[in-house]
Amino acid sequence: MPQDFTLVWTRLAEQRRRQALSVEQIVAVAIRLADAEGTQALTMRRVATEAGTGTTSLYRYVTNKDELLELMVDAVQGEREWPTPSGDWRADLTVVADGMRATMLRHPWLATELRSRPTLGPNALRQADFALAAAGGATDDITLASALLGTVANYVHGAVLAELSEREDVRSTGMTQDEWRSAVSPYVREVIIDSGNYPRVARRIFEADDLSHDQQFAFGLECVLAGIEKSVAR
Amino acid sequence: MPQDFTLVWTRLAEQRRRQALSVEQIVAVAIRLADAEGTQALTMRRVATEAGTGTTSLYRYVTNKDELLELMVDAVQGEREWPTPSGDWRADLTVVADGMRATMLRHPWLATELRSRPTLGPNALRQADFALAAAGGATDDITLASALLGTVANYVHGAVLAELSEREDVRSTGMTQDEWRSAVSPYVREVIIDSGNYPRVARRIFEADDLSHDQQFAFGLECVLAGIEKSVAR
DNA sequence: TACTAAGTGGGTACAGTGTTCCCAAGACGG
DNA sequence: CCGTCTTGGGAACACTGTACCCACTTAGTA
Repeated sequence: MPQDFTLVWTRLAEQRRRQALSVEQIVAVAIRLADAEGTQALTMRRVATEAGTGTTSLYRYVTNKDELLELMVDAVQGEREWPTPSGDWRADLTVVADGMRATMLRHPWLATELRSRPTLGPNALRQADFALAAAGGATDDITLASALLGTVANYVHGAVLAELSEREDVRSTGMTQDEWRSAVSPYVREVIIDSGNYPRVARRIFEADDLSHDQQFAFGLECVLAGIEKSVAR
Repeated sequence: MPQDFTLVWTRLAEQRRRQALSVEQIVAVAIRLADAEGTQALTMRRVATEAGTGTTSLYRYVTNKDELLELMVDAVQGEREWPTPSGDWRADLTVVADGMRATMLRHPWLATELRSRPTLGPNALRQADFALAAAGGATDDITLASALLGTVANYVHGAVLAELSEREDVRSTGMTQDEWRSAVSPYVREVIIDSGNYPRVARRIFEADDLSHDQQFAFGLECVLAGIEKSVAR
């Protein structure tokens, strides 16, 4: 356990002698780069080049690549303005969920970079505060409120991850979903359909309609909220 | 769009001339390594050493590290035996959810490695078939069944990710959750509590009880299932 | 049985990665 | 105006995935 443990956020407040750059600039550059070209393009060298500085100079502003990512995560969560809670907890939690999803979709690297230990940055805290306010509309029991908020957050996280990794697959394989399906269809026909080993998978492939991601997300969120309503009404 | 596109699973069936190793052995070694030392220790060189072979020899069995991961994902999903669906869809979906969670907890790298395009390996297909059977107990509409299954899967994925990344944080920082809390408590006191900017976060920190991961997971799953029940009963 | 072709194991090498170590140059307090 | 501290940033290191190549073993054929 390191004794010289200092949080990023305290160090941010300290002002420094001179600055050719600022942490904010670096973070902004990194976000722009990751948005445009994905996580794999986010190297310290690329960030430095994009920021017009030397690679190792970045380490004057940021101790780690991990720390840079932590700053990026918080910065991005500050893009959204949260309204004052309406008091209708279902509507408020929907705002939270939609907002989280929108942010993660806008910054495709965010979902995979989210860690559990709550980011203690100002923006993440503001979001957490609004989310807790929304959940607080459903119950006064703060333990229950934070449990049900966790449920919503977990669902949103999982749903967005599924949505994003489909996108990511399209990018990495260079095939759209339909192209991929037709490419694997001979294998699918032989192994899944003709073998008869996976009857419901087969039926699913043939008969199920594809919901759009919006529909799938809304359906799942509706389930979660309905379940919460029931567990709160007790 | 590559024309020479061949699935891993077809290539696996082809038998080869001689084999000092087998794909199965390599995959098993890789899984053991990743389980024990985490994703960051999973390098081709380590796998090769552990398997007692040269690094580049692995590429005779596996075209990519990504492909190795895909094989690992499927292999791990074959550890669990699925029962025959009981017909009680709530119980069956609970079995699915608990099983997915248990597998992901046993292999901490799995959750972050899951991709959306369904793994077409035999084990993943068997799991999907059971899961669809479970969901099919709730409704005959296959589109609805697969939507609600997706909701469960998304929730489970998100919940386990939260659970795992907490563990991962403990490993990477070398501090337990409690140690970390007391380490950041001065900052928390100043920025969150005393500033008064985040009243519900403050209240949460002081008053909320910590649910165990089992409790949190069960609570969330209960919400999801209750919501599904309502959306199906319509 | 001898020869050829193909497939296998694996060393070397390369382009990149995050990060540490240094040093020169500039900014600040006295 | 000087000495000290802080910056910017180049060189270098340990490490990654993997393409290329070569010697060698095997399988099939003459």
